[in-house]
Amino acid sequence: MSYRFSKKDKLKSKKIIERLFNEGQSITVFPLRLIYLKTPFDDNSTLKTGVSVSKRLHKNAVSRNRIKRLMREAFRLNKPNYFNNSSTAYALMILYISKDTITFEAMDKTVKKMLQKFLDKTANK
RNA sequence: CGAGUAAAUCGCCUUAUCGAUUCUAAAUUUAUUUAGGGUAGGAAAGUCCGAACACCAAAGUGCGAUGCAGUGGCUAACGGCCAUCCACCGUGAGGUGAGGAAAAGUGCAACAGAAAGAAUGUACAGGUAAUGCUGUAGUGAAAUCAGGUAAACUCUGUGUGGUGCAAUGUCAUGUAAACUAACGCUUGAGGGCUGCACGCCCGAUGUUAGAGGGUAGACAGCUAAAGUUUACUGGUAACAGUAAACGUAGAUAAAUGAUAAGGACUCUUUGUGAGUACAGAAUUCGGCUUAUAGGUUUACUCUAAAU
RNA sequence: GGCCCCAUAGUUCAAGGGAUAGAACAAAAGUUUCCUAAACUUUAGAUCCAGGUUCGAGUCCUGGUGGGGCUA
Repeated sequence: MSYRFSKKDKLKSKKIIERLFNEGQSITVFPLRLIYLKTPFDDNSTLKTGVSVSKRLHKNAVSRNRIKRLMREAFRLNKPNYFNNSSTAYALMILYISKDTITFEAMDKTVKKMLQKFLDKTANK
């Protein structure tokens, strides 16, 4: 798995997203929350990820966009270290649940922490 | 020099590394790789007007509803823009103005006041044959005059059919031309998303309702456009015409980014400091309105001083 | 994205352009009670914001802010 994060690595299907929110499990590492669900995909990819920021917490489109970009970037740079040899398919959704803005440094740290927690939890099963 | 007025314009830059999206070309493979190019604004915002475009089988008439309002022009169109008259504000450069009609009709005017459109009255003065006949005072935002008020109804002129790209068309997936009820088959059930009426059109493998099944995806629409810049000509101007050059985002849980270094500018408690506005395309244009750190340019006005 | 609607005390609602914006519940203080509740008396509290029209705007007009609904 590489540092790339292209169209097919993004979570797009409305159907899966709906199932994800209804049935998925979550891990919270403030100010992020990860929702995940074990599910197969039609195109045989093992991981699809989406990011989201609530319009209620961030009314301004510029700051909303910025947070989403930071989340995507941090996930992109860290994902090879955690998902390199995973065989089961997961759908992930990362939510930002704080009202404040954030720097890339803090985002990077939080994403690392969150993914480690995710690995621990899923490996135990 | 200082204080202003009007208009125009910019609104962080460079390099490196790692990415996103899209177009073109080539290669293999039929979804990837390689190379090259494009990739946020002046408001992309609010959705307040006007259009293009699409559908409503035709898109028609009347009533209703509603927008606009000195005069003339510009424009595809407009509630926009330009010019100009008038009124008000400012010493001035300039600014602001929903600025048609009260002699068609209906309504409204708290408190005060004799009296608010019905009629008449206090004090003083003047005047008459006589009388609120006249003036002043007094009340009030407004006081007798063809009164005021139309961002009250209304009238006049003029414009508007409705719905909006989640429009609309094609394909894929899935099944069910199934089931129940009502109505109806040319003597017409019902429908055509419109406030109402008329007219018109569709209509039998029919329509409506109930209960239920499937999809929530792809492609087209989608970006070359009433286009931008420069020069010349016409016009006071908005703008129009001609010529040349340019070829200018197209995503869909939604790309246009992240990090590092250097520079620029501003503030400053002078330090290896802090900060760099408002803000993110969603069918596309023309406007309006609102938000906006700071900088630059042009024209003009006023005050003081000097000449 | 598009199309609509609403905004008045802490809450739910009133108010033909005209006095000091009204009512109920809630709140606070007091009376009563050994204390609480109930009851009674009293008090405080609001027109989302900024302009305009008007002699005078909660009401009419314009712009903004916030909240809600519909739409394959």
